[in-house]
Amino acid sequence: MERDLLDLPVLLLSAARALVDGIDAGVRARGFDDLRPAHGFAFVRLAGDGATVGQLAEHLNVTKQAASQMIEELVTKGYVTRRPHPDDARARLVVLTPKGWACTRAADEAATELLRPWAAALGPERLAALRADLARLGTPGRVRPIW
Amino acid sequence: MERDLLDLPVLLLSAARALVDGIDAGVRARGFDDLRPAHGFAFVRLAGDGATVGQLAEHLNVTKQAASQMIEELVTKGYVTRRPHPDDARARLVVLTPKGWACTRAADEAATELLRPWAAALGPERLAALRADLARLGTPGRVRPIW
DNA sequence: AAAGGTAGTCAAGCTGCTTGACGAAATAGT
DNA sequence: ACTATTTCGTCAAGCAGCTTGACTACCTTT
Repeated sequence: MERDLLDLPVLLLSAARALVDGIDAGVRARGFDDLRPAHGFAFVRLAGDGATVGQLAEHLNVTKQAASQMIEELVTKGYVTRRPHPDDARARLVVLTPKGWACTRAADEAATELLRPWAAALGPERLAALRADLARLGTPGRVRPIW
Repeated sequence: MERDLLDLPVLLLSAARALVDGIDAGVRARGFDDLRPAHGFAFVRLAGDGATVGQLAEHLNVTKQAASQMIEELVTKGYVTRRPHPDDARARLVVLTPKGWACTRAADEAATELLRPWAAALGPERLAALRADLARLGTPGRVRPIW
């Protein structure tokens, strides 16, 4: 059991990759073919009540400039809008447009479609155990690119 | 159970990220501080009997030029060597140097150190179940960056 | 009112990847 | 055996996504 621990990284990373690739493919298949997986991580943060550039930068673990640049791209493509921040005239609140929300729903559908058969094969108990075990290893919340 | 499927990507990616970051930190702590996680994925392929540039490129899902470039960097830093290929005078077999093997062992140690308490907390049965469940989702073998 | 800190953008540069083109060697066709 | 085609690896140039540095506008503290 000690030596075999080394196959776990491979299994985990393969599973993560399958997920990212599958969701990306599903999103593209639904017509949103001008986005990359990295954009999905931004959407996760924006999908609540929106976020400022700085908040998004922290979430993605990049500089404000990089985040600002990605937002500019998403604005151009029609997925998000910059609105004045209610409490701070310096800041700008970045929120999803209807198109942005549609894309988010598409990603959710793709993910569900991908995971449903898998979850069904596992069954509720193992699924619950898996959730607990994974949560013990990572620290959910900040979902962003790995390297 | 249907709606909750959407937290699984977050859990999986968080766990994967924790692993990659942890191993990277462990490798650096052991003195190999001039490598990035991406290099680790190359090492995985080279650690067998070595590989050609083309094989590594396919493993990493990049062009031959990009793989060749990374190899050049690893050669300069002393982790790998280019040897003539036994069966094909065009090809060159890239293999790990003693330093490369030492780094590989360091990565294994870091991974084991990271996973041991986690595995102990889970216990053998849940660990086995986790392995099986993860293997069902991804397709192990080609471990490479996700996006 | 003045001083310092913070939000966001503009500009320039770097790194890791890409596409394109090439010589050397293996393989296939005749 | 000889030519034609494919494959291995590299050189060269270009591009995309990030970085650091500098700056303005605005908030906060005293």
